[in-house]
Amino acid sequence: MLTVKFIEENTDYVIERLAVKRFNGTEIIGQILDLDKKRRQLQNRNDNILAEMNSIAKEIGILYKSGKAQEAEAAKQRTALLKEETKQHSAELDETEKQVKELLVQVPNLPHISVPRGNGAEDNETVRTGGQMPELSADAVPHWDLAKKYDIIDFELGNKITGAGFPVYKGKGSKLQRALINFFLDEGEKAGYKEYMPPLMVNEDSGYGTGQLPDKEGQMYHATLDNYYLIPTAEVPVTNIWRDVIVNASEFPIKATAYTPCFRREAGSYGKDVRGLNRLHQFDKVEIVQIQHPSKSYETLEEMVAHVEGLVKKLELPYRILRLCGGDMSFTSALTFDFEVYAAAQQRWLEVSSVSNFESFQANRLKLRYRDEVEKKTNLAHTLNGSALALPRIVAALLENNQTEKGIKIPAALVPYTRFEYID
RNA sequence: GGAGAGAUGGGUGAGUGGCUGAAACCAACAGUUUGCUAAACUGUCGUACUCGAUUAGGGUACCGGGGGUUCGAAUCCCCCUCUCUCCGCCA
Repeated sequence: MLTVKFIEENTDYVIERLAVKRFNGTEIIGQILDLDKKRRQLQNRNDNILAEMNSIAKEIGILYKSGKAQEAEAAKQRTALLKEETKQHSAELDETEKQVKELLVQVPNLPHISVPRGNGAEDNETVRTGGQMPELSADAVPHWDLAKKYDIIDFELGNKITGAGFPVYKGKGSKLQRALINFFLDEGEKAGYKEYMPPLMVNEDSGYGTGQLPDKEGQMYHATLDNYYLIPTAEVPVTNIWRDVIVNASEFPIKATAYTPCFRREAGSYGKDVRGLNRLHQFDKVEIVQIQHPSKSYETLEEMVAHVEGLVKKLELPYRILRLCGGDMSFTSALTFDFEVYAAAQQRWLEVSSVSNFESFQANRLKLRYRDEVEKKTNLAHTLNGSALALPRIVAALLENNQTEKGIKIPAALVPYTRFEYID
């Protein structure tokens, strides 16, 4: 959520940057500014009445104490009118505040100056590519066939127990999951991230804090009896650790990592996108989160991209890094780099990580502030996060790219974790 | 799930209708003093909105959350959430 103050001071700039995200802000920004002006006037008027009431109430107390009951009664009469008036004004003020907020949450974050214009995925900018494209034999097969061949992931069994998109990992398939999780967490720890193990269900406040509510409510599983939501990513519980918190600037950067399963309803997905491990309702992911001083958040973004790049390199996967264009960026992000790995049998690039700087957009909702050591004022912090990494598509690429006659070859960096070199 | 007790500022904790935005102590910050450290002393020390010149200085709201009673509520009443104790159930 942008702040009204920022919009007011940079109106033209805001409208111009929103256009890069293909969002026409002219009308809504005007409405916000008008309503906020009205809000200020209402508050001013109401505060004055409240101040008068407070002072009369004080007088009445003194009058009673000094035995002037009649004068006190007279003063009471005066407040009756004021009370009626303030009731109306308060209601109007609340309503106006609500309207401002309703409009404000509809405005996306401003894209960073480096974000290319564009409409969709085809306009994303490839920053760099790395890794070796594998050369597969003619009889190479996609990962869903390999999963069956080696009996390591059972999609049908998942269908029976739960439903589509909830696979059962078996034997070495299951051990591979554990190995990847531990590998990712260890790498995160080496890079200075503190490990957290958060709840997998969150309350409504947390959903609002990171912006899943109210917009993406339909994407989360909702336990209605207790009004809890299954997390779609560890970003939600981890970032909400700092909801309503004022940190000291000296604590920056705050670095957190967490492994959690993630639950997504993925309403509206279909076709080859959801085949095998390509898109699941439950999957495992290690997330990294940083909270940083606004002046340093872009350095931090680079650092996080480098961290994720290190992971895919160690896994020896062919990858590319994309700078998302305005049209393909998420609502909340100011700058996003996507990581894709190449799954050679499907001959498709699969997104495995998305690393973003949200600047103060998320922090404003979370009320996550820091105290400036010089000015002693509170300011909104910057938040960043990224997947490091999401498992299923990594597994898909590993299976497809590393298929050999001897079985699936495990990359060297992972062998200490799997304690086997081949899935056979 | 049942019964009872409770929720106050960064922490401990006082406060049962006006003199309380909130005592006291601790922590933190700034300064004074001692050769350094330590100690002592002095001062500062919640958040948000708002008026004002992004000054000085005012105003309003907030004592778990929401509503009510009253001229006036941290204090009284109702609902909700959470914590603790006992009972029940249980990995």
